[in-house]
Amino acid sequence: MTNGIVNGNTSLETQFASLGINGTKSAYVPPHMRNAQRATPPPQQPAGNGWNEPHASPRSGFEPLRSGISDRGGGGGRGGAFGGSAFSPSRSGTGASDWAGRPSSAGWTPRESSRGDSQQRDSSGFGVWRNGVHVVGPRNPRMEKELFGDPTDPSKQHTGINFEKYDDIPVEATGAGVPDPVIAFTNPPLDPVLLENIAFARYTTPTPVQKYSIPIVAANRDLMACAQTGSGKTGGFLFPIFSASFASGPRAPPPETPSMGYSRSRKAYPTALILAPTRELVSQIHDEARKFAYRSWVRPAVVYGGADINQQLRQIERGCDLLSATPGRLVDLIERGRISLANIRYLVLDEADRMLDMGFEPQIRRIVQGEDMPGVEDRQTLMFSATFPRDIQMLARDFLKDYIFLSVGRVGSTSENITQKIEYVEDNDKRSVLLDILASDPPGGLTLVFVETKRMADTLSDFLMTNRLPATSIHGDRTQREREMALQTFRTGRTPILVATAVAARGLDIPNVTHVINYDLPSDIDDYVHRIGRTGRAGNTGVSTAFFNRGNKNIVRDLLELLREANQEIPTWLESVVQETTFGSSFRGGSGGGRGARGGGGGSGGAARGRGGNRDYRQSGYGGSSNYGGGYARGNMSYGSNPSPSPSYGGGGGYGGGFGNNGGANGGGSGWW
DNA sequence: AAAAAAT
Repeated sequence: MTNGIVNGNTSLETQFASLGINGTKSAYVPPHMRNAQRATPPPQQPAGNGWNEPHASPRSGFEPLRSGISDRGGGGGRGGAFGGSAFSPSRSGTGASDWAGRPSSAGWTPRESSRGDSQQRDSSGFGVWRNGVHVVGPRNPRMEKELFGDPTDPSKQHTGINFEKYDDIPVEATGAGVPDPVIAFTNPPLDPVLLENIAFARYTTPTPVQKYSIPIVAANRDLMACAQTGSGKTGGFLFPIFSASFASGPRAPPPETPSMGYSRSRKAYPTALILAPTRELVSQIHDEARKFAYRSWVRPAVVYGGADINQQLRQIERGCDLLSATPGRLVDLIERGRISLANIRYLVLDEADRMLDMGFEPQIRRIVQGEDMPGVEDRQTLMFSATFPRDIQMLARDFLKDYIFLSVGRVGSTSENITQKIEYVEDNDKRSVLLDILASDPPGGLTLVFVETKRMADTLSDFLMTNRLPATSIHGDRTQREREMALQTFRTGRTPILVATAVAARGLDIPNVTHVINYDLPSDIDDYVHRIGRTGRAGNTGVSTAFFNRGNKNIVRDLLELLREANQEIPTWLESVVQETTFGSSFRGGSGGGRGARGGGGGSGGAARGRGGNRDYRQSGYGGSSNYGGGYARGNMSYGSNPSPSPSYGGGGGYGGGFGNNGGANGGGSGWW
């Protein structure tokens, strides 16, 4: 209660408050569907339109939609799988009115002149790339309202961002030739169209990660960034990618696959690919992307499992330049021959550590290395990860070239934005303690309750509802629609209590979460960090409460370390548990070891906490035993002028060089050697 | 052990 609520309801403190899963979702009409009902004459593109023409034509503003119009126009439809990204065609046919209401737009010359047919479709809001020029679409008030919200709509406002705190977030950029950070959204280096969209979205000042990532990406450099979503990293990669795309247009498509002859390929050739671990996350990214693509030639698309694939196929056909995807569905679509990665110019791996935790590595490697994606030298790759454990370093080694390493201080825990409380609660007492806590929470905020199992999520939310508390739940066994609905009612405050499993632990940006309760503590400290990071976002403050009992010994050591690091109050009983654990039977490892078997054979391994976990391991000077040490020491990963590092992996060192300032050995369990 | 993710 100390600082749980900073600005009350008006404080939408997250950088990207719009999850897009909002009240408009079922009414959402995909951009390409709007006003697209009128048949339009075939494209008038001159034959010699250049390499970009085949790319641009299928979904440029005035072009006929190849498919999916009539069968989608019926209104209602399936209502989409979830989110604003679900493309549920709720508006039926005949959008003639839109054309009438279309504002005259400066700088836009409708193409009547070039097409000899005055029948236009309202393309306002969409631009095209034609003849090597970015033809920016006219403004579209209705679309603006949908994308950017009403200025009075609190769920889309970003005015509550606590910028003072933002400036306290430490950022460290290392590597060869780090460009100077920008201090504002300005024309060079950002494209003017993007700047307008940023303004529409009411983002006024770049966050620390954006200040660095914008010039880094603009300088065509690869990037490895340790940052979390609340740091504004979505904009951190979307801004520079959009900006560059606006300026340079689509990439030259590959020569048509021989077997296809002249038949029109139904394959999409996205220019940018963003991979993220959960459906909600890609949806969230996509909804941001839609904002910044406004009026441009870039058509964002999104694919993920659990939703109707045919619908997604149709969406892709209408344009797929910047694709946000979960790995499984993307692989599926690649196998079906509907998506080619041959045109990829930008690759983003978001929440990379999480994706590896979830066992996506084979699919990711297949997507990046086993398909037709351009090689590391021929694309720009940006990796984002909250931590930088060894397996992520391996990925960075394979996917990135001479990258710049960006470490953004944790917005939450270590910057003391979150008041962390640990309470000793036996399992049997958890329910009643929870009720007490909920009763004493100040109204107006959102409370996120984490449990370990899907079943517990159901049980607990039922229990809360039985006690007349407005709760709902989200977990992987619920249908996509239910997940969606749960998030929506939570966000809007209709059910200000959300019981969640790990599905909601990372990345999701839900504004105004004032309290995170770890009803069940995770066994991995990284999960803990991510969970509490759902509050205190974007520089604001939040409260976290964890129920601890003897079943949570496995995390106690890391937890204590984290609390110390974050200058949190540490209950004395917790210290004694640590003593017990360290010198008791479960003691393992020598010098300060006892990190335990947590690292296991694979998984997140020791995503080191604090300083250790997000350092540029290429740097010498973090001490011989510094993070992840030599395990796969990368010989001379080029600082200075060596442009082509010749890494020598596997050499020397050895894993277990300690985890950052944990100072201890990895202890058992890594099974590395 | 559990969770997430393609069907």
